[in-house]
Amino acid sequence: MTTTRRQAFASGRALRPSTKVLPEHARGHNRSLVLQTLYRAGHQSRADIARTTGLTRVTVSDLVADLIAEGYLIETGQREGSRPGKPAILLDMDRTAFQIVGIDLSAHDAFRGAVLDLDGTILRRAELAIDGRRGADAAALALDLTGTLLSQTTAPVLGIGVGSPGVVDLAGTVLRAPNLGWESEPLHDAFSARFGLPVVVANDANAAALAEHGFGGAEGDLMLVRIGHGVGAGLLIGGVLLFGGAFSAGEIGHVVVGTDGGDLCACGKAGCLETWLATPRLEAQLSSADPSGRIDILTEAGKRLGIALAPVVGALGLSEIVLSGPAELIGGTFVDSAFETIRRRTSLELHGDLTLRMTALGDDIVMRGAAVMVLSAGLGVS
Amino acid sequence: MTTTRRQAFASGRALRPSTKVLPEHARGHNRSLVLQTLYRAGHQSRADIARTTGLTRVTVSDLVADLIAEGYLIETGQREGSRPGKPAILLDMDRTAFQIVGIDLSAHDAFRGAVLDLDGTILRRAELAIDGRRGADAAALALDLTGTLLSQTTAPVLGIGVGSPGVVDLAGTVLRAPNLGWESEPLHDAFSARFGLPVVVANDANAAALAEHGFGGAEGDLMLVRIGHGVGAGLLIGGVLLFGGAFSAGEIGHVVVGTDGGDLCACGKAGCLETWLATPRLEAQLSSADPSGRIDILTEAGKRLGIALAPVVGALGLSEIVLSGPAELIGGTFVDSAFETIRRRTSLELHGDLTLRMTALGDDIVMRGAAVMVLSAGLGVS
DNA sequence: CCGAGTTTGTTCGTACGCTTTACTAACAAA
DNA sequence: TTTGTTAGTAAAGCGTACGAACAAACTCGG
Repeated sequence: MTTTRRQAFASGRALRPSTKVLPEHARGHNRSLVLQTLYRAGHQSRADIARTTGLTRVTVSDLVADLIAEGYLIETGQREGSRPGKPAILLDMDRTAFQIVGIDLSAHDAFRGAVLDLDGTILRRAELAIDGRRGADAAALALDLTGTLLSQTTAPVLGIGVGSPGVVDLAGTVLRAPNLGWESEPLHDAFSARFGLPVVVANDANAAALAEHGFGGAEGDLMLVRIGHGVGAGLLIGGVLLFGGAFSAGEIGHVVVGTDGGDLCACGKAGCLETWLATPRLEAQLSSADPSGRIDILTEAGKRLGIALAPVVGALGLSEIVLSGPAELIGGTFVDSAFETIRRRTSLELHGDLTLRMTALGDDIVMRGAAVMVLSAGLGVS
Repeated sequence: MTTTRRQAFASGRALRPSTKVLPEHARGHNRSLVLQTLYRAGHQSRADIARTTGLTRVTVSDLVADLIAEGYLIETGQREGSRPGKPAILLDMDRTAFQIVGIDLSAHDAFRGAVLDLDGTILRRAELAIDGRRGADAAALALDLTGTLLSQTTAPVLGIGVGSPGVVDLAGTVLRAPNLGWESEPLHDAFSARFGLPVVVANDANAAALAEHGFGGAEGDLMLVRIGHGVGAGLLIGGVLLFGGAFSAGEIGHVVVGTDGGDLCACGKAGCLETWLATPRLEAQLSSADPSGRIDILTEAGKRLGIALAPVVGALGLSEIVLSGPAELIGGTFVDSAFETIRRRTSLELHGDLTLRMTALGDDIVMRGAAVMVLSAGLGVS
């Protein structure tokens, strides 16, 4: 009743209206805040958490009590060292209390998956060859792989994360994945119905981007480019995935690069990014080239990626681009060439801080990204 | 104490942790929700608002009481028509109760400004020639223009919105605006100190993008490209501005377009987007061309814009691009050529719904965008 | 005309979340 | 032992939203 206009002005800036917010939502948010603090920093006292979150010690104690009761947190003993005052009781996430199943459906020859702990450490792996399966058969294979992994878990499962090729909507339905013959394949519902666990499904490049954010040390804005049989990207803006209209964000494989022609692509256009970068074509070119020819080929391919990305870098003010794909192809000359091309085609002064690098997460990036999705959806942690 | 894991899972998805959230923040959010509902739909009863927001009638009544007391809402009489039940008391925003000052510093010859009502209708205009002023002189001129407009307001002023060229940070400091000789010019602080009113400062293209979102009917994801003496863009993703690293998002003027050379740019590179599109160059080319030559020139310029935007469209899954600039140059052939180029250089099937059009807001777009910023910051409305 | 049914908006009591204040516990330093 | 500091808890209070119940005001059918 006594809200002043000034207060309203200040608070209006913070939140933009979409749906109603109740106090219990605030509670859930603050709960995640506590978890997040411990997830990242580890081994903090209630008072420490209160200081870093801005919540009072009382509130933190209350939230921590809940989280301990639910098994997410444990007290790990008193803080070492001699300081005045009552010694602090350290808390940490119980990183072994729950496990996550991460599934990667993006390889062209096999479905791969893993059991991970809450830190994203891979505890077990499994793999099933696709052998040309498509449609419902492919979906069944993915479910089987997941069942196998679930039977190998040794702790309650927080959820199942799936990184799928193609276009995936927010409900976890694969709208279109030509290689697997999927159209409107309701992966989320199939997994959920079969296993009765929380399930998160996303595009493989998006999952990879989340992995790089969660485990690879990337912050804020990030573009992750996956180069394999196709070329796709995932964009993270302010830590949030970008989906775009019709969930088609990141579909850069069939963007025409340059104004000097190029090979004809399966899509009908000439000079698509995939005609320059897709690994089967790169390998074919490289197999019939001498060492210096190899460098030329990789330099040219990297240059083409740079030409395609330069406008995106400029438009988004991107400062971090990460590549995922076969390191032997794109790890050296290719990356350097792409970086140099972007640098030469954009305003230098605007982003002296642009970085372009290979991911350090290797081939596990999608599975680990799938784990990040589960952590994020389940605990609000990443 | 009795929060179940299931509830936590659901709530974790909705909000991602950044800072603590208190019940009063939720209140502010719901408050904006009520305002937003009335701002858009107008003439609704408390019960109507309750239905559309999901809040209860009780809560809505409480919020409305606050907002009436503060002068934002008024009761406009009973609903017409005969229906069973107690007649509804209609509410509306008091769109004349407050005014907004919007300032556009982006034109190369003059600073322009206006007094607007809460609907974004322009009530008064003012303009001051720049006459080559730079640095502190230019800032003083902007303040004078604002002072003049403030003296012409006929209602309490909700705030001052400023659209400035160059790179603007979140604190409203113009980090770099070469044309005005500004480097780290603290516009927000200067306006705030002089007038003691809420002030919002943003890049002109960003302001324009917000105008298109607020008044031009654009939804969700939007890229607004401003073409004038320079070329810049503003990106709205999910209704939120994209800033990028070093606040450099949208700086596409000096991205090299194509792989076939181009004119040398003032920045030192060859073939920058501005060398193809900047209006002085376009006008110079057009002045010495016959009618069919004019079409060729505009077609080529549009094509270059399309070449630059195609990768951005693909990467972001953009579905709406709006152009702002001199309609006589870029309104016809140019737009068509740009659209056709993008369509030909991206995956057709992914965005049959791509639209590329001129803004309908004309030269007032930045001032009206500045008003949107004030509305958004002040009331959470847009 | 009157009662039944409907819709609106308010009042009252309740549940929840976080804060402030005040307390106890446990330590170091003088 | 005294003083001061820090950690964690308990109690009380305030703000926010909700459900239940109600009065007001209308339509409609008999």
